Amino acid sequence: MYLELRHFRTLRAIQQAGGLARAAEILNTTQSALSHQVAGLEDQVGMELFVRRSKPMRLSAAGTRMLRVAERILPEIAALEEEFHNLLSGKTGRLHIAIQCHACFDWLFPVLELFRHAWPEVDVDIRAGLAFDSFPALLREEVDLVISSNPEPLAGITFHPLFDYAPTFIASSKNPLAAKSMIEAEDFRDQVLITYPVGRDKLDIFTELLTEARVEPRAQRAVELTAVILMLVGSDRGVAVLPDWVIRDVKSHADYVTRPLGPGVISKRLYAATRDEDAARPFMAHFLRLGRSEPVKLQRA
Amino acid sequence: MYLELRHFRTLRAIQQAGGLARAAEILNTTQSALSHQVAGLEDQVGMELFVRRSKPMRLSAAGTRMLRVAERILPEIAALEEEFHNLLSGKTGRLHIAIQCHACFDWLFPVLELFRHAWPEVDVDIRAGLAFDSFPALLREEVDLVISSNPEPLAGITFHPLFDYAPTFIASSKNPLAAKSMIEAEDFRDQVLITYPVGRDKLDIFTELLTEARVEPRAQRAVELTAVILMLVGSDRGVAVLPDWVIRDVKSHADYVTRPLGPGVISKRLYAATRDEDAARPFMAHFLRLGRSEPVKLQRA
DNA sequence: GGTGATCGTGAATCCAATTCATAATATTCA
DNA sequence: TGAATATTATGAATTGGATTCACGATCACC
Repeated sequence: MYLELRHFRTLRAIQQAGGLARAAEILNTTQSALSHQVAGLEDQVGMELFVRRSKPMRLSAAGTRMLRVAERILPEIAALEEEFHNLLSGKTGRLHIAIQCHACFDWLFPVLELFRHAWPEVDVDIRAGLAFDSFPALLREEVDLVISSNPEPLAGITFHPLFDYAPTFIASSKNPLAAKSMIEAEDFRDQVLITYPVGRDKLDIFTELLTEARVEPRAQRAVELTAVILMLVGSDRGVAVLPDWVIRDVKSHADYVTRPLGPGVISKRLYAATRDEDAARPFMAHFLRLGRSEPVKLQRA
Repeated sequence: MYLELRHFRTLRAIQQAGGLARAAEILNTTQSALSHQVAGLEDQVGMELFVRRSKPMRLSAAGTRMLRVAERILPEIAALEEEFHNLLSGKTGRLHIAIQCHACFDWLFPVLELFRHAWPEVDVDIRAGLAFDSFPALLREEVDLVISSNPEPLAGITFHPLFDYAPTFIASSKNPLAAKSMIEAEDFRDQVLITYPVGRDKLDIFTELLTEARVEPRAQRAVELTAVILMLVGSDRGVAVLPDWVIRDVKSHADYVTRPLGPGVISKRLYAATRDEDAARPFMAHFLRLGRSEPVKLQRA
């Protein structure tokens, strides 16, 4: 039995129009076509779907059942088409974000909060997929945007600069390093370094300082949550390097000291990576705009 | 945008199989066909439904949405096909009953109660459609069975005898007619006759007695419910003629008298009318069997 | 019992989907 | 890296099912 949407559409049209001829007009076809089609359909299912004893033909019991299905299914199709139209016109879409930098939650949430209101139809999600390779996932459309501070020249991917930040050293005020006004690579040699559980190539402290200087900290400890890192640092179980926007919350706290890294001004730039073709989509452009301006505002607040 | 079920099936198959070639096997077609089909579909919707950067092609965001619809719709289609199979094999069906005789509720309910258990998949309903013409409705498949005591030779309709009953006179024991042992047509001339609100051609008392004798009762009052008729009769507001199975309940009651009609034994036969082709269907045959045996048992009980 | 509306039929036609053969491209593994 | 394998794309030819056209049959309604 090979049912097709055509059959359901015809059924509904005949029901609505109350006859083949009028149904044919609705469907932009001929009465004969429908007659043939219905006959074929009835062959398929092996039953009469219509009663022909009275002249404007009416649905039979079986036909009524099929109509019921038609009236459940066809609106779904219509909704899907509507959705596609919206996708094309840019009203709706999907914004699944992968963040390489764990701490980005801090500014991403407020940004998404704003975004949601402007684009309620867009399906927003954050995938903290630190485990998987973000850029291939981006190309495969598993995600639609990657927050990263390590732009790589990749075909099909565009990197949009968001804002700059300074990876900043933070330690307990009891830590000996609190005495220094600037922290250098060598200072980490006898420290326990607390980081997010990601590869060293994605940790600022390594890419910007330690790797080049070939300095290995006494120990490295991987911790998921920013709040936990701060807690551990506060009780001098280790030191950490975090973006300045995270530091802001504890800067004035007596338990902590924060120090710039050096020598030289170390500054990093955060990027949002999208597929080339997506960058122009209205909601995406809007998100990028928010991603540039809002975090800066937050920083000042 | 002209979506067809084919497209949804293809989408699902590709997703399940994880590739065109394997999907083609599932669908009993060729890889090329699917490639063309997908290309055509993407033209239709104006978007890529798949991402081809990696080789086993994956669904895009839009494709995922369409798949979601596919997975809601296709099971519905499958269920419908299943339902049709059951209809064909006779496991399921519809039994919408129209009753011309109002009093039939009395025996019909117990019968339907039994029937329900044997055929839980059959959609049972009673349409007390005294208003509409039952036999045309039967032919139009608005109902599937008509309970009637007036068989007419109609093309396409078969009348199955159920059981015999005697239209019986009932009156208050205070009524003068209580003195008579048999009630004749002339006796109604100065009586108020209480009947169901249907045409005289469907009322036994007229078809069997009064019409032929050209006797008009003093007045006729139409009442819907059997219980109300009995109540009115009990307080001598009128007399009635009801099937014996209704009478049974009040026969031994002191307020009422019941008398046979005459002269001669007046007996009627109740029929179940079905469309010719339906009579052979298993559940219908079962219902007819129950309709013949059960009321007789009830009568004796 | 005409008259108009409605549905069915069969042959011809058309179009869209499939097939076949092959190219293009990606993936894997030595 | 290069050969082998797997996967998708393409284009022309073919097929087959759906539609059209023209007509006949039937029903409904004055």
